[in-house]
Amino acid sequence: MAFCCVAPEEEEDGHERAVKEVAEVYERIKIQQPLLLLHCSSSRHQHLAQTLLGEALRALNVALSVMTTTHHAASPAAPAISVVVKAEPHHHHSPPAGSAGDPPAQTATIRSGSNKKRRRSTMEALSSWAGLTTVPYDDGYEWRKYGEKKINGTSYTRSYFRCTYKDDTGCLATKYVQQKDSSDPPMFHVTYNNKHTCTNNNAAAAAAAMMNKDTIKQEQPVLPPLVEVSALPFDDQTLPCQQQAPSFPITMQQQSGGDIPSTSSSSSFSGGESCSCDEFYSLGGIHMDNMVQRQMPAASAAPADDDLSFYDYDLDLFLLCDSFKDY
DNA sequence: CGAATTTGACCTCT
DNA sequence: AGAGGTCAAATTCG
Repeated sequence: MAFCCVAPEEEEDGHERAVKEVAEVYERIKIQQPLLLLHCSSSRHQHLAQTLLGEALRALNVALSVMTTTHHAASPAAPAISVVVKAEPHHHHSPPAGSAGDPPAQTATIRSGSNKKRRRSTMEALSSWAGLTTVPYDDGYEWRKYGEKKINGTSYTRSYFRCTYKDDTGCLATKYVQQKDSSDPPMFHVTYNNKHTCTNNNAAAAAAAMMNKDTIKQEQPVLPPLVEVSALPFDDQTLPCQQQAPSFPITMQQQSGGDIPSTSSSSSFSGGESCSCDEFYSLGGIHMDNMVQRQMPAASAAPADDDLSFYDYDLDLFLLCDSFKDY
């Protein structure tokens, strides 16, 4: 993805083409990822494939973010790509500082005497991410809706989701989804709080779920939703380097505008042991380098050379295909 | 019938 | 006191 100097109109054109192309590749990888995983003959293969695909998806998402951020800054009306930014949590809404594996201290702390509700304390500082997307539900995790509320100054209700596995695993991940407008497709502001600690990363299951739920039913993949980074209320000056895009996988079938459907989404991007969305949640901000460093050992430790070539071949083939059938 | 969602009440923070 | 977040009973769905 080169940004070169061309005449403004050509640049405009070329840029749009580039964005479109990257978006399409993103879609293809994302959609066909489960199939590739299913074809893996071992968990190691699966792991590597997932790592590579995850890296690719993330890189593409970042690229799109950068492209749209730099290009559309001056043209608000122009479409931009869905991005996610590290949210400097609006006021105090960043959840507790428990990292993965931490006991749900806050839940324990909270109710003195009565089993009553509590509000997140300002002391509690966990990771928080926010972003705009047209497809706020398909983010690789399963969520259960636990509330909905009309928020002051907004035209639409905000929906509250928590990890489906909260009860089983004590996973504290939550997210809020708020529709921003009634455009077509409608834009949603999604805020994630807390890391997933449920690690329900059964890659095969995830892949299978994907096959069943997303891929097959997905008749027409949607291009990454378009968004203006600068529209985010969390105006982080360090962008775009912090746009590591927990990448809402952006292919969920378009919801009809208006209501926020209360669906849970099944795994698509997250899966695997090394590339869950958790990695992207902030914890003060994990940056690309960290990701690469973290994942390289896993990748290099896994398969032998011939295995790698297998993947090279497979992935190439995979990427060249336009559909499952082709593949 | 169990699981998921809805919705009004309740709690905490500002 | 108002706003935002969560709980949990009631309702709906598969």
